[in-house]
Amino acid sequence: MALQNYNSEDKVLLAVDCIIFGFDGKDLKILLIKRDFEPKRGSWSLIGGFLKKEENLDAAAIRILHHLTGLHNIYMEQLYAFSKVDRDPAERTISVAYYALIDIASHDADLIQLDTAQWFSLHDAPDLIFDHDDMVNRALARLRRRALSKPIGFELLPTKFTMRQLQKLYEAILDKKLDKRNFINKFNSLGILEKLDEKDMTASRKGAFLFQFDADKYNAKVEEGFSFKL
Amino acid sequence: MALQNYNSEDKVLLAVDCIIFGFDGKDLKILLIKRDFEPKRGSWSLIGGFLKKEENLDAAAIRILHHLTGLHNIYMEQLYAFSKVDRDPAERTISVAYYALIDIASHDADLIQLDTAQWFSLHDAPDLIFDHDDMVNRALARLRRRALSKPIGFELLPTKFTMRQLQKLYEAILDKKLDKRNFINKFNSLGILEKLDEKDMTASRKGAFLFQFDADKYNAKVEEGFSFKL
DNA sequence: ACAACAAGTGTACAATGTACACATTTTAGG
DNA sequence: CCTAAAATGTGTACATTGTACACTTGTTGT
Repeated sequence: MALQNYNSEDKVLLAVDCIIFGFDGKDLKILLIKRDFEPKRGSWSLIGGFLKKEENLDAAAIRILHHLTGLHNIYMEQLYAFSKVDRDPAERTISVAYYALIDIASHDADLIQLDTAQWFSLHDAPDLIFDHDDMVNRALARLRRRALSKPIGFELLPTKFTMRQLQKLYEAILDKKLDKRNFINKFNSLGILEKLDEKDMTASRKGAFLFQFDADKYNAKVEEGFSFKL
Repeated sequence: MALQNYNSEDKVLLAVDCIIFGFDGKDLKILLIKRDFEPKRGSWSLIGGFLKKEENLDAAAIRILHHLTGLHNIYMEQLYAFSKVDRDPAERTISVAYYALIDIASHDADLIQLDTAQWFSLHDAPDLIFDHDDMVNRALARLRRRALSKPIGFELLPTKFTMRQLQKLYEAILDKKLDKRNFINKFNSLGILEKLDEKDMTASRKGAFLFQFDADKYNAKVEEGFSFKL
């Protein structure tokens, strides 16, 4: 902003890379692709692309995610701009990272077709190219904080879920065991879940009641000054 | 990342804009400059500049802050990348915002020389160009959260400060009155302040003891799993 | 010496967090 | 048909933390 004209300033490539988190009922996972082009052909990386002049970053992130995975209507949030000078050996590139949350089961159909993409548990994911490991670590830290202060966990679950699944999700995100009774009591006291009459019969003989997140009730409470704190 | 060569991709100008917060013992302020060039000559804006190819964003933010204000060794943190397509009418520009925290009194000498820059209380700051008001709002939200979870408030105070000053600072950041006894009790229970033998005699006849932030003690406690929560 | 002024200090109660164990429901299999 | 197996579902006592609240202390200018 300091100069009278912008012509003398450097222009750079602006990449968008996406950390896609998924949950399969047990583990927190990330979606990676195997690069079939140079540099670093054959290495694993996040999915990414470049910003076009006529779109903003959110739109670029949505476009890139959709183009490479077929996924629509996915929760995404801007994470951080990574700018180490030599981060991409091919050319000076700044990358703005976004993270996305999806329920793996609900999107299986879209994702099966991807033969270059693969889910990895966070524990046994391969090393990634460039600074992509930094991106994943920062995304994970953000996810952990957000999961405690915003009701974004539901993005990783089917619309209807059992309390057990919800608890397993939080255990996976926070990487620690939680107490069943305390977890359920706390969540119920928030008053943003609707208990359905349906039961999930797949995991036990007794069956477990299904719940769903009530976004209307949540928004109404937020209006009144409520804030989600787990 | 999806293409074999990068040549066909758009390049853009990457700006860095700085939200500079200061505290004068009473109000939380931001430092603004009056633009003396087009577009929007005469309007108030954040200080900013453009990323150069051979530096990363942190370095650019430091350089820009120093170049326009003379300030050194200032706490800065990357905030967010703003990318609305028409945000800068002159040219397609993405801006990565940083926010900085400084103690106004300690840096008076550096800042007096700036005749185009001026401190404004958040309450009566003018409208800013482009999306700079969005930037300030987002920075303020970040500052509020950070002030409760990291000991960054000290960046806005002199090295030695009274409990009263510290409380006033938090009241300014959070924009609400706090209870004196509860505030002091809570802060002392953190065990990261050192009480000095000196008193500040400027604000009362009795005088108020000075304290300073003990970064070593803080870091040691963090190692042991402590985390600052106000 | 006393009035004025900010500094400094503790307690009772409420709200929240945490640890913890057993009864219930259903069906697969003998 | 009866029983065993497996996961669901539920409450309480205690500890910790948060919150509301008022008076005494120390100093100096008049």
